[in-house]
Amino acid sequence: MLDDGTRLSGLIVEVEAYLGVEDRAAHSYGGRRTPRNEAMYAAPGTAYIYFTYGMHHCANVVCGREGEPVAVLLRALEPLEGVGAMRRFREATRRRGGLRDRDLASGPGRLCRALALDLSLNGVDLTTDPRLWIELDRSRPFPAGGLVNTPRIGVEGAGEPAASRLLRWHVRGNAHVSRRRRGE
DNA sequence: ATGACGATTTACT
DNA sequence: GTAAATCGTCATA
Repeated sequence: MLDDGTRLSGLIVEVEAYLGVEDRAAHSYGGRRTPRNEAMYAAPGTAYIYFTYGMHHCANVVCGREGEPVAVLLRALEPLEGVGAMRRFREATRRRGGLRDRDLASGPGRLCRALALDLSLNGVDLTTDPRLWIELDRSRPFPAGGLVNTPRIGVEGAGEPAASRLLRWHVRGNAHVSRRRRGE
């Protein structure tokens, strides 16, 4: 929700899990606890948003018990409400235009840009904050094709076995999933 | 104080 | 396909 009351929403179509102190690909690996990743140790339902590569934000939902740094990275949305506003946020950082709907939030950095998520929302309670929340839409049927389960993206540097663990899920056949790999 | 690097994206060859 | 963009964070000294 923007300050002016505009609703920006979408169906979550791609996520990855980062599992606590033993997951070498996670910011919390080895019990690392710093000002940046402090939100990972907060109560479940907390937003963990961080800045990376000098220009992008990534948004997570904390899922572990308080003190247990488990989080789910939101990697892609199928835009539903506020598509025009999302497009404006996204185009503000590109030279060339021509953005298709499927490119608005098809990646963790793109998703944050489309929803205007930044560090000001790091650590907020997703169950009470009026600006950012998650809903279960019971009127929407579960995707007919189900989910696809694969290794996570961009964690090759973490080495094995972390890099090969099947901790990424996306809606099968959904056009709004980030696509860097062939055959998905 | 310094330096290497990142849960990425974009543009260019 | 490859490389640039771009800077806060964290480990090392």
